[in-house]
Amino acid sequence: MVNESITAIFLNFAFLLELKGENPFKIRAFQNTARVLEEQTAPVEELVTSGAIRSIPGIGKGSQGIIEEFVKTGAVKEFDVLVAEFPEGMLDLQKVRGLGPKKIKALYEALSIGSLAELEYACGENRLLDLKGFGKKTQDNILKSISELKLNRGKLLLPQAVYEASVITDKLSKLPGVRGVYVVGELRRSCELIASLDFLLDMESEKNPPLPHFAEYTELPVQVTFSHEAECLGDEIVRLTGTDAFVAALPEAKKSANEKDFFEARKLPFVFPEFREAALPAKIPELVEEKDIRGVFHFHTTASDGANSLEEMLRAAKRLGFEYVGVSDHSQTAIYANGLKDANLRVQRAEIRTLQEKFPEIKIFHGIESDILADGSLDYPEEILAKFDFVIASVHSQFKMPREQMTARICRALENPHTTWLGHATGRLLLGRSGYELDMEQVLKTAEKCGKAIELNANPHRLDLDWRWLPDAKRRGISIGIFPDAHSARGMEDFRYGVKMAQKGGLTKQDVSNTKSLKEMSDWLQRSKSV
DNA sequence: GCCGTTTTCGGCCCGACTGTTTTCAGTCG
Repeated sequence: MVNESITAIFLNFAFLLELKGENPFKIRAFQNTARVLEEQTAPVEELVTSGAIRSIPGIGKGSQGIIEEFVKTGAVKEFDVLVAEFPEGMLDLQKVRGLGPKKIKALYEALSIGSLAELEYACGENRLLDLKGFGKKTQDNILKSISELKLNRGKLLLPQAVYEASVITDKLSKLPGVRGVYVVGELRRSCELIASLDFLLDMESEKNPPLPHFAEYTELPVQVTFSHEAECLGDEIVRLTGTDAFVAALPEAKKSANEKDFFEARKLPFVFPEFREAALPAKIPELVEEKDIRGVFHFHTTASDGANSLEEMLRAAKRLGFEYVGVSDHSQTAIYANGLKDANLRVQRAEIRTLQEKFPEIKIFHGIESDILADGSLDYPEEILAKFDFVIASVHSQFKMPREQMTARICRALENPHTTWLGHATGRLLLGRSGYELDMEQVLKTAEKCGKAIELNANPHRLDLDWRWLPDAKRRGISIGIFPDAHSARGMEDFRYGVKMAQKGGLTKQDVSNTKSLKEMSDWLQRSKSV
């Protein structure tokens, strides 16, 4: 997480320099440094101590100094001085959709707006209307975005919450008299957004130690419960893990010292915390697990907008024990992501042939993440589409279509015989933007009718399809692909978040496309192409 | 600030979309 902290410093540094009207190329250099740091698989401490930091393209002397200072002292003086020149809430303004540095600069200089609250107030007073470059629509959009931000205030994405909880767990476990620390609540259930961190402490005696000052480690509220009776620890863990609906529907039984006994006492199999969002169904499904995943299909390489080469991605896949992978870079219309033209595809195909010999233990499928164009067609002519082993069809542009039009667009893509999976079905970015307007039921119906599969995008920013739709998809027999949408070797591991969501949605191994054996997968891809 | 050289200075990234405009600036992916 130190990587994330230093990345954020460079981005904010660039932002504040832009507000000051500094050299745009210096600004871009800092943004570039942030991007490069984001792509590093190794922790920055390691890069600094090993000296590797000196040979990373894009990171020069200046950035190096800043990074080293941060690793050594945990802060960057020059940055802190810069931050102090602006109102405290200045950085928050970046979160408002439609506001970039230029507009924020205008708001700050003309109206002294330096926080979300001030911005909201100024909108309420119609004070933005007179500003050059602003109008009624901009003001309305700002207000809308601020109200969304308020809704999400104080929530964290799953990975960051996991990290902060691990730091706190470490602190708690060192307190006197603590026998064990248990993470409970929504984090234990792996909810996609976390609003509070909950812990249960197993204590040796009745005496409770003073708790650490949590604000140092997290901005989330922290709830700590002490348990003094070891013989009913299992009951406590289950109760605090929740949900209330799940717990309330369980039969009564004798007290249990651990969770395993708790379920045994009720003649139940162990229920994954992820699957405790509601009362247990009569028939408890055997949920899919990480070890069932035999390969992944959605990831990008340096050929489009990925940070690592195909070879590096394959090495990551090998480390994860995958039997097959499907590379899917962006298609030609995705200019911003350096989408692949026909000539690039041929190069990639040749590269795959070479690498396949080098990595005989992993079967490489060649596919594409094809943009779904505005009219619902895919991004290549028929003869090119026919060459892919698989196609993930995703919407990447024109998010603001009316609901009916967007639904028709996506359904048309599902009806295309070349489509294998529908990618990130709603386009949402958690804590960022809500998905496009869509009739999901109609989309699922169409997928069922056309025998198409749907992706559960496991990138923790997306987790899309939302797990709440999974039972419906399962009922319709729609195969779900749990894919990382990785843009770096490190990102390959994100498939794990997808597995957690699949568990929340009650999916079994059979419901998930990429639990198939290599043989089954090859056959299935062949068959699905001929539908 | 970074890079790369025809090595110490000059160049550094694209296109669609939106909402403002009346010809374009800013944002975003």
